[in-house]
Amino acid sequence: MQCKRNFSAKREAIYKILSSTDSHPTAEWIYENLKTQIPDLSLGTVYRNLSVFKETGLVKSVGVINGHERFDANTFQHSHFVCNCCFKIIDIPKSKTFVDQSTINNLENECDVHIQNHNITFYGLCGDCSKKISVESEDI
Amino acid sequence: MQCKRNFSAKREAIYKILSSTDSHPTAEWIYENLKTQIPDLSLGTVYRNLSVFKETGLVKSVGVINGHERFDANTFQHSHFVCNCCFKIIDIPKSKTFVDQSTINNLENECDVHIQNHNITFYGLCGDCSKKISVESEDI
DNA sequence: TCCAAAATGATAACTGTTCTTAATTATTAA
DNA sequence: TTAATAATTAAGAACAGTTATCATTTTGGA
Repeated sequence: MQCKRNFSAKREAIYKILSSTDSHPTAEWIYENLKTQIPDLSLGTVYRNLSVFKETGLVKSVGVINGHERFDANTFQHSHFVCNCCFKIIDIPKSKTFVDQSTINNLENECDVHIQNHNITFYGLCGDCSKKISVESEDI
Repeated sequence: MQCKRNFSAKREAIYKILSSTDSHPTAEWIYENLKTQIPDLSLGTVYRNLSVFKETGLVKSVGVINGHERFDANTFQHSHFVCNCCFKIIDIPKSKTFVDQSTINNLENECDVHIQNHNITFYGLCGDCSKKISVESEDI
């Protein structure tokens, strides 16, 4: 990010919409949702700024889910649940810590690696999809 | 997999090379490494069979690392370390269990989800890359 | 106001993966 | 064995998400 003081208007809008949602959106979603307010926004700008945010640590990638990279402006260490059906991503309450520092230290020695961060992702069916699937199976 | 009895020769070769390495390779790597033995192998066949293996649970995806999906024939629940520099993937000794069943049950209730599986990935620098980077900084 | 650096829109290019199609191979049934 | 059927394949086109290019515009400081 070479912009020294402030974000450009578009950069700010991209960060703002990302940090105001907990849906862990894709670049495309951000683009579509800003397009109404900023008609001359380009998808390339969204991608470009997301890269900038990732580099500076302002935004984290949740990973590539079903072919789309998902982003999160909440950079606190926390875990995610991913629905295998609708690909919704839900935050796991941040109180949950699964791996403590001493475990990480042990792992570093044992595996000869330097660990910078880690993430835990749970996969399964969200409440909505569970219901839908049980209704479908009644229909048969 | 509609083939009822045995794997076809190529399908078998793909599974064999994947289960004989712990490098968590890409489809491309499998293709390149089989090409010498099976000159008429096609990359599409590798992708197709990896999909078949994933569907039947014979093979798991480690996820998309640096734009390439990585595969693992070791389907036991285990964790991975990913090097942020060379993208090597190392298995974490399987004795390590970070999330127990009662924790999962609690999470399911708390978040209204049905958890099917989970994975833990550590990111950082592998031993080799750590050394390389410290040598580079000496040079400056 | 002027200038250099940064950011942008439009779109082409790239890349990993999936799909299509015609051909080949394996399996089944008679 | 032979014919019918099903599964698998190679080759390459198609696809989709993302990145790169480049001319233009915007920005912030002198």
